[in-house]
Amino acid sequence: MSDTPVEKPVNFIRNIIDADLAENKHDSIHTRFPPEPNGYLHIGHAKSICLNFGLAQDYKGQCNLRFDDTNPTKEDMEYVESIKKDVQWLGFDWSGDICYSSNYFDKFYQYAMELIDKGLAYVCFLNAEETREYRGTLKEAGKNSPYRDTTPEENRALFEKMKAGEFEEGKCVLRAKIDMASPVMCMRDPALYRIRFAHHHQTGDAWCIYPMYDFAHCISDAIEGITHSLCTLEFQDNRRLYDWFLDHLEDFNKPDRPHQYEFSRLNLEYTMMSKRKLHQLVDDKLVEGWDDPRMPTISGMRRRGYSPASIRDFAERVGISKVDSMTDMAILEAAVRDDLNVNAPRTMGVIDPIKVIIENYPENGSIETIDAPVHPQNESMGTRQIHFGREIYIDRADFEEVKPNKKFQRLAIDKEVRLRNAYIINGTRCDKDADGNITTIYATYDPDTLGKNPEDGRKVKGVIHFVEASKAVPAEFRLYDRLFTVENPAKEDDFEAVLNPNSLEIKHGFVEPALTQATPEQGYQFEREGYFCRDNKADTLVFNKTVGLREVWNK
RNA sequence: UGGCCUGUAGCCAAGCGGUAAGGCAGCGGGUUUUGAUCCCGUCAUGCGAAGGUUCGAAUCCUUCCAGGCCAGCCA
Repeated sequence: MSDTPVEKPVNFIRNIIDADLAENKHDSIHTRFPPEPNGYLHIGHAKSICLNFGLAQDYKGQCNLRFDDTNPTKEDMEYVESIKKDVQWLGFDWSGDICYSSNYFDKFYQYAMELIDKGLAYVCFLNAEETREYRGTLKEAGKNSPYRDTTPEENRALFEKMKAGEFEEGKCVLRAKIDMASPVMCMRDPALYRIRFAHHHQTGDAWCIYPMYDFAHCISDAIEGITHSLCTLEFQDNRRLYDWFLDHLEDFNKPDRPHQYEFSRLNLEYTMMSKRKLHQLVDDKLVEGWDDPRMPTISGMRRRGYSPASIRDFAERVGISKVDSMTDMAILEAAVRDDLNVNAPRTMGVIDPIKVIIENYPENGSIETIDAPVHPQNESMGTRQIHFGREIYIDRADFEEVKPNKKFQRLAIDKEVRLRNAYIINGTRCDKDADGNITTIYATYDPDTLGKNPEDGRKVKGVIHFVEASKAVPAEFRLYDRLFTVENPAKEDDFEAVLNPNSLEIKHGFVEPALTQATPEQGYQFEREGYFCRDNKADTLVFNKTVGLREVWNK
């Protein structure tokens, strides 16, 4: 091992941090991951988690986990628990205690008062529709609210009444007084506070006014001493407001205050990252739940068999930039395969079984035990015991009655094949049912080919996997395909119409006996089939297919 | 002539005036008891387009084209 740290790929945010540190703008960096607890985290959040926590690690700084909980009508404790679990599972730890924007509700209120006193905020009684009309359009300036010139004294009293619950929901809002003609829409006197008589998962019924994102976020960052506030591209306009609030609040208008930088969110082919739409899939029961292995959620990917390391590696491979991009699924799959290829124990599972009777094997019911490597490229992983006998199962796809072409490397009548970790067999004949489906295959084996090639020098090209019949353990296999049939389902008017009807295929087959001990999240390679892990919910033996092996030969 | 942002290979992405990194995918070959892995080789006379500045431009300037985001009392 060398002690030079692994070089992380450069990106524009690292360049900014390097420059800030070089100028002594900050002594060290402090980032934050600020999810709203209104749904489960997905692979797009994982990108942000890896960025924020990863930066803190690499620069020996800090990273907070902060729940951005300013809208009690959409949030729930179920989500805060799942988010904590997912962040830890990904391998990250937050600095200090978990933060909540709601921790700062008192302070937000005081800062709102400061703006009111400075004549920079006012209570507006325009209703939602009127507010929209007054806002103008992208090309036309808005017009001032009739409540815009209320005195600070009156606004102070009005805002106190709002807090005291003396106005009904929707009656009024607190607004910043900025510029109704600004070309940046969010600067046209944005709302700071709205009235919501809603129970909050952290503050209970203490408040009936709740701050808006733009007001709360920058102040939360400033309070926590965040240096680099990283968010996605759609917040680029909001940066104007972010800076405006910090400019006008005495506590924060200082050189070392936080700055917001935006990077592009992750888009992955054949799936989507919209929390609202993922919510809909769950609510409409089109998937099993947030942790359905077909979902791009962290909990779904965990159940599917993705390791934390593979997700971190994926985040590193796609990088950070400001380009609105669509990432190829192959990059994700390559990341898991690279991890599992090194770390997954090898085993054999027959997904679509068909029985093979070895005609020249003793009929006395004896079976033999063979030591097979757990990993052919890594002896230190040891060996496991497999079995061989007169009756075995192979996969239906590994037999053709008549060898179809020269390239065919599997079993056929009068064609030899190597049984992985065991003997060479030769197909002799097969039984069929009335419909012509093959029911049993008969073969002979060469007893002198265990662990070695035939002495007579003949070459046997193909290798197929098998499980000895009497020791085989029944198992269910769940094979997954992309959730959607189109590259960018989020663009569809009705994304549910474009769901892949074949995204889940269930098969019943057999595995090696040792797999009854398999635990969820331990990835296995079923040789020649792909990577699987035991399902973390099923009571019986169920294996979820994480990803297949690369297959270049039939493309 | 509303504002902001972005265009480098099929996909992701470095590059910041000195002559196009890397990964994924692809292609060709070698090893192999997984059609896997591994190994070797190959893959942009070109950086959205056109002009210009310069000894020299993906990098600077001008114009144009394409795409994304913004009109929640959501985040």
